[in-house]
Amino acid sequence: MTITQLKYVLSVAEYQNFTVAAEHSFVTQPTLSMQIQKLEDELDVQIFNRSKKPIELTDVGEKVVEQAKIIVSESNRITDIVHQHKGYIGGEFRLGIIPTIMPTLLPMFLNNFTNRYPKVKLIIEELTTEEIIRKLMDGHIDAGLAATPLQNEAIKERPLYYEPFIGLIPEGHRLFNQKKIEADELEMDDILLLEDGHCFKESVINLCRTYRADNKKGFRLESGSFDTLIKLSKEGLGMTLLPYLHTLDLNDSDQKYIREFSSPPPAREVSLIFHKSQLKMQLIDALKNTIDGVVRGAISFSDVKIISPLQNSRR
Amino acid sequence: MTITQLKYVLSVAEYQNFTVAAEHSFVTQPTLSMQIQKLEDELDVQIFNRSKKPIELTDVGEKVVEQAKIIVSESNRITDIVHQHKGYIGGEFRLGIIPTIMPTLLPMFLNNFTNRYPKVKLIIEELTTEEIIRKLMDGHIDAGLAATPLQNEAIKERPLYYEPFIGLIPEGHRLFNQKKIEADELEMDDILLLEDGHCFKESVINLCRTYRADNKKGFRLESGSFDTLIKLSKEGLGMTLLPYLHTLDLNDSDQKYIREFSSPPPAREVSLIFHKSQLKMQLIDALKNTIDGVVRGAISFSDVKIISPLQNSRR
DNA sequence: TAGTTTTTATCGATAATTTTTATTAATTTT
DNA sequence: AAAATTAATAAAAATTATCGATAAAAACTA
Repeated sequence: MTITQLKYVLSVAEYQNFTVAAEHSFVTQPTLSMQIQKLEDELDVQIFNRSKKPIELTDVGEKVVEQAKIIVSESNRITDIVHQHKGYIGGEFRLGIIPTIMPTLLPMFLNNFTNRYPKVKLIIEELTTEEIIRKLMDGHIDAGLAATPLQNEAIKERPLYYEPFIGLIPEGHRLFNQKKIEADELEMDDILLLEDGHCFKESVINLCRTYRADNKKGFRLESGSFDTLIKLSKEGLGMTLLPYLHTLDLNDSDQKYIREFSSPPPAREVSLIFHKSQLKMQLIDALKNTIDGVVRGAISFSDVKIISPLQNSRR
Repeated sequence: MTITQLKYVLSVAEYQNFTVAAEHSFVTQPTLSMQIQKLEDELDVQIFNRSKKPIELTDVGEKVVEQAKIIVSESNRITDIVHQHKGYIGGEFRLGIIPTIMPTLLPMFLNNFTNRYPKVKLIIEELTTEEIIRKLMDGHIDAGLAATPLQNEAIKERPLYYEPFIGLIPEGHRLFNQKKIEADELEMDDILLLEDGHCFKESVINLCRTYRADNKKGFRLESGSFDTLIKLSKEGLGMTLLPYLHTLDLNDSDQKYIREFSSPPPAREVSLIFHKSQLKMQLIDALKNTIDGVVRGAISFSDVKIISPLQNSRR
C-alpha cells in the first residue's frame, strides 16, 4: 500500500469516474485502474462497485476512503513541519472568499500580503459560504474568508473583525429623517436584498424582526451586487443594508443617504476559516497577521450585536 | 514520499544504526541509506545527524519522526478496517504478560483462545510492566496483561478481574493462629518479597502501612518466583503474600498456611492494556471476551480494595 | 599512532514496479 | 443503430528500488 494509491482512491471516490480522476491526478486512466486494482488485491476487498454507473463506493470502500483521507492529510503535514522548521512561508495557498467580502477586504491586504510573502502563490476564488465549506472539507482550498459563526465541527474559525450593517435610506423613505435606525424599524418588504446564495441576505433576514414569505408590494428586487442595490435604492425603490466597509467607497453625494444603527449596531463577524486538520497553518497564521494589521484602525467596533449568517429557521 | 520510507526512518530512529535498522526492515543497509537520503532530498532537510555516534535525530528529525509514527500507525489501520469488515480475526498478535500473571492466567485462556480463533498467531512474551509499556508505545507488541491502574496517557486499560492478596503464614508465625489477617498487622520486615522489577513487590510495599528502608533482621530474602517464596516461607523464614489465583495451585497440605484478609481484601486490578491508537481492536476485543469467559466464575470478587502497582512515593 | 573493526556511502547491475500507449469490451448517450 | 464514454487489458517503455561489492569514514584497540 502506498500513499499514491490512496490518493488515487480518493480521487476516484471524489469524481466517481476513473478518467476524470486520472486527469486530476495527472496520470493516465490505466495507471489509476491498475493501482487501485493492486490495492484491492492486496487488501483482498473491493473498494469500488464498478457495476454501478456512476461508480460507487462499497461499504468497506467508504471506510477505507475515510481512513485514506486521514493518512493523506497526515502525510501532507510532513511538508508543513519542514516548512515551519525552515521558517519558510511559501507554496500554493488557495483562498476562497465570499462575494460580499471580496471587493472591500481583498484590496486592503492583497498587496501587503504578496509583498510580505513573495514566495506564496496565492490563488483566490470567489465562492459562496457553502462552496467554501465543501472545498475546505475536500481539501481543494486551504482557507476561506466568510461570515461566521458557521457551527460546523470540521471547520475552525479565527474572527478577524466585526463589520456593522449600515442603512442606505433614499429620500422620501419613512426612515430618511432619522439620524439613527433601529433593527425594530426594519420591514423586510422595503429592503432591497442580494440574490439567493449570498449569506449577507440571510443575515439581513435574520436581523429583521418580521419576516413573511408573502410580499405586500407585489414585487421583490434582488441583485447580485451592492452597486446595483445602491443605484436601485437611490431610484426610490426601497432602502438597503450594506456592510460597513462598502460604505467607505461611496462618493460624497451618496454619504447623505447613510444611516448607522443605534448602539449596539448589528454586525457580521468576518473570520478566516480553515479545516480542523490545520494544514498549512504557517500560511494561515501569516495571512491572519497581515489582515489583522491592515484591518486594525480601519475597522474596530467593540460594541456590536452579531447577526448569524446561517439560514433562518423560520424559512 | 512513501510509507516505506517513513518506516525506514522510524527504524533508524529506533535503533540509531542504519545496519541494524536495515536488518529489522528486512532490506540491505544501502537500500535504507538511499531511501532515507531520497526522503531527505525531497524534503530538503536533514532528518539524521550522521556525525554523532550513535546517530541522532536533528530537531526537525524529531518532529518528522513523530509525524511518521502517526502516518504509519494510521496506515496500519487500513488492514484493521478490512479485517473488521470481513469479520476476520487473525494474523499475528503479540501479547506481553507480567511474570506474576503469566503462570496462572495463561493456562486458563490459552487453549480456549487458540481453539476459538485458529487463524491468530499468538506470540506471547513474559515482560515487566515497564517493558510492556515501552513495547506498546513502540508498536512491538499489540497488547499486554498487567496490574493496573498505570496512569499512562498513551495506554488504554480494560480491567479483567480483581485478584485479592492472600497471606501464606508459616507455623510459629505471630499471625498463624488468626483466621483472617488485617493490612494493619503486616510488617515489611517479615514478609518475603519477589525480586526488584516485579510490580507485585511494589503492590505489597504499597499495601504495608509501614515501610522502612532499614532492616531490623539484618537480612532480606527476595526471590524470582512464588514457588521459591512458598518454600522459604514454610521453612519459617517469614510470611509471604500471594495473588489469589496462585493459591489455587497449592496442594492440600499447604492449604493450612493460607489466611485471607478480612473484607474488603486488598487486591490488584488485572487489565488488558493496549495503545491509545487502538490498532488490532478486533483481536483485543476477542482476547478480552475469551478471558472474561474463563475468568467469570473462577474469580469474582466485588468487594475489594485496589492496591496500586505503581512505585511507592515513599521510597 | 597504526591497525582493526564497525558503520555508512557510493556504484553498477538487476529486478521490480509504475506508467504509458494502444486496444478492446462494455455501457451509455444521442 | 451509431457514436461516444468508460474501464479493463496487454505490451512496451520508463522509472525506481534493491542488492552485492566496495570504498570511505569513524570508532575502537593495542
